Amino acid sequence: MSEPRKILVTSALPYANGPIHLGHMLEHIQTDIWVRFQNSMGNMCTYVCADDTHGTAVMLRAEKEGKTPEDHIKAMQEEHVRDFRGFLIDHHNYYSTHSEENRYFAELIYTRLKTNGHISTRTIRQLFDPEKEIFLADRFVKGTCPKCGSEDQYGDACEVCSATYEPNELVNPKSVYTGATPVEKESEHYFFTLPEFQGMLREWTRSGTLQDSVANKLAEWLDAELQEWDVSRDAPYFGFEIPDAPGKYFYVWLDAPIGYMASFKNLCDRRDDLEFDEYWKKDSKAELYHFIGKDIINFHALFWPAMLDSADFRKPDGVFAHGYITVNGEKMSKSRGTFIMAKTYLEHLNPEYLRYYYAAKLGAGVEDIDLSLTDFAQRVNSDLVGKVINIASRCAGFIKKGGGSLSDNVAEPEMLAAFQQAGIDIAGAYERREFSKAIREIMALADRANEYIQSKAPWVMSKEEGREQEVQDVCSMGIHLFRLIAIYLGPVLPAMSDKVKAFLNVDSLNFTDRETVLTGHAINKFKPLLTRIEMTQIDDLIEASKEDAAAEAKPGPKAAEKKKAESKQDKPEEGSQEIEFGDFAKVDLRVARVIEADHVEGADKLLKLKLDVGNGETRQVFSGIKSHYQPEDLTGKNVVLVYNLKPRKMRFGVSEGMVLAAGGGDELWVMEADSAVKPGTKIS
RNA sequence: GGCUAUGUAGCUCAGUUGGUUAGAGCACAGCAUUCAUAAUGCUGGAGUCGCUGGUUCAAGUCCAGCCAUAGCCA
Repeated sequence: MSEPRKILVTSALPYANGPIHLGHMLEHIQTDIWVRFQNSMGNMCTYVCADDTHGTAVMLRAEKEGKTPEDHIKAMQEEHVRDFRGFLIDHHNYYSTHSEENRYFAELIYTRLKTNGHISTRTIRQLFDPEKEIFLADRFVKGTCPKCGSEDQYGDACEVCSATYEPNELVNPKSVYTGATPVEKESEHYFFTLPEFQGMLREWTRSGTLQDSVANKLAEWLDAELQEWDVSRDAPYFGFEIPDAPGKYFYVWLDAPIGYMASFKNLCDRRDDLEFDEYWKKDSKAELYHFIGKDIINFHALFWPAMLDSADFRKPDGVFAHGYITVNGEKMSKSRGTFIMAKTYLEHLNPEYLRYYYAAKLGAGVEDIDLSLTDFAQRVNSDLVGKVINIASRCAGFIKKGGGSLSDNVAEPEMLAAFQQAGIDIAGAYERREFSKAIREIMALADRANEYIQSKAPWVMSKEEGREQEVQDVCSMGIHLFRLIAIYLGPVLPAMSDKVKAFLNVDSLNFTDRETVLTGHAINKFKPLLTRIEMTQIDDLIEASKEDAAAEAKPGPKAAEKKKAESKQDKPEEGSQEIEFGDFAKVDLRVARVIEADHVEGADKLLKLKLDVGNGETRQVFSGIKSHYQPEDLTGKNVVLVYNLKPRKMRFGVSEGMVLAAGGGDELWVMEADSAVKPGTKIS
């Protein structure tokens, strides 16, 4: 056997601003399976992670909760650790970016960058909240889009027309903290001179470190011009102050990946068999891999290797991006109850179900993974309970009757050899992170094992005199096959693996054990290894998730500086929050009569309506109902208009109000008022 | 708008460098079996491989355009 590989693996650091949900779990389950597989193969694979604790969002969250940031991140970390443990994620260390080790490495790396001339400074003008005395990141300013006139848009891009711009270009900008009108203020910022690494990055991104599609994607930037990266933020900021730069702090994304080093260093200090330099020095022979979500590729495949390069550390051998989780084919949604927290899941279902299902669907690519809940239940039940566990379950009784020990004979040596041989392909699939392929092959083995037992029908033989040994041989063979399948599933199902060890009376079920055969070996009584999923459990989980979402009061601005890390999946979707009567009373609803309705040139979804709103006044309203209504269907109808909605400039003209409709998606009905009602009548 | 992906049976997905009648699991139907957590085995129906063109003796696979979906644009 070749020399064991020394491998260091990380999952992206969860942000200390919210709970772990099933999206996070995809990444940690993927990483954990890979790490367990490596160790099962006899390699020395270390897995570290940490909470990402810095930044404005954490600072404000703590402030809102009336805590210090330190107290807040400590509580968060405890929660995160508990959730990961619940899902059997075996981080060898789970640390924090708010640690002395991380401060040390952040300062060290920064100092080296600076010494190498890779830090430049220049003064930038930025919006500033004069009430709260804080600089405003793009997402903390809202106003009217300068391109299309849409209201209430973030400072970096318009969600309506997709224009991108600078926050100071917004019309009528407001701070999301205080509502104050921001002022422009100058500040000196520190920049990392990324363009100097263009050549290195071009080569590095194409050297097998990244998935092809990711490398293609990055080529967009690398073939164009890279920009310098702003790595400083002004006080007040929760983070590390930049050496020799009072009032300036490292941007959270500078010290976040350094957290991988800090966590590993912290572990090395407690372990005799791990040495930091062996893994991080420039010419390290150890392997380093980062598992991340596809949303944070830039940070890990551009900024991070460039920083490491300048600071004279080794670069990663691989950055592996995965896609997002959808539930029942759609984005996780709070109101639908599919925004599922790790904690809530664990209160209803066994973590290994999810580990198995994710594994069964994960490939090496960046495609999104759909958690289809009915498929989930069916697949887990039929694969794990119906096929795999059934093999042991149907053989164990006969073995017990025969004395409790496996036969000295191997009934089907060729079949056994084929099962052992299959381990090579399966290992290859795990290694390449093609877990779904590994699972397919394992399930094919389980099918073959069941076919074998079926064809031999030991229950028939057991009724015939003198065939006792044959029964033992066949059922022992079944157990041998089961054991191999359990070995192959071990990285995915560690808790079940432990139960199988107890059943088979063995100490280990590693890939390296697959050549041995338990002939003549005494085994223990079979106990159920896993129970089936009931659909009611899933229904309960969805219900509980809806309650979670409702309980989570969401006043105040959504802290969003870490939007890249938290991204869409964390975006609150309004459920049905209670409102005061006063809130409702603000909406002026009136009956309006459609005078004209027309198609809009160039618009896929819109119809242009001319409405009589009483007192001789008419309004022009654009309504996204083209897919369900023809203009002639609407003319002459009385509809419900939001009379006091702010006019909104759209590409095709100004829309002065909004027509109410029920439904959405496949079904949509415009709300109509009785034809007897006069246009302009108020609705209350 | 530009870019990166995805689109194959009711559902979830495989389909290697283009090569015979396009596969699996689940679900469904029938039969067998009853050792097993009603698990298992056998048989079967089911697909215009998003659409339209093109290259080729041959296209799910290559090329172009279009449509839909998702994401990215620091």
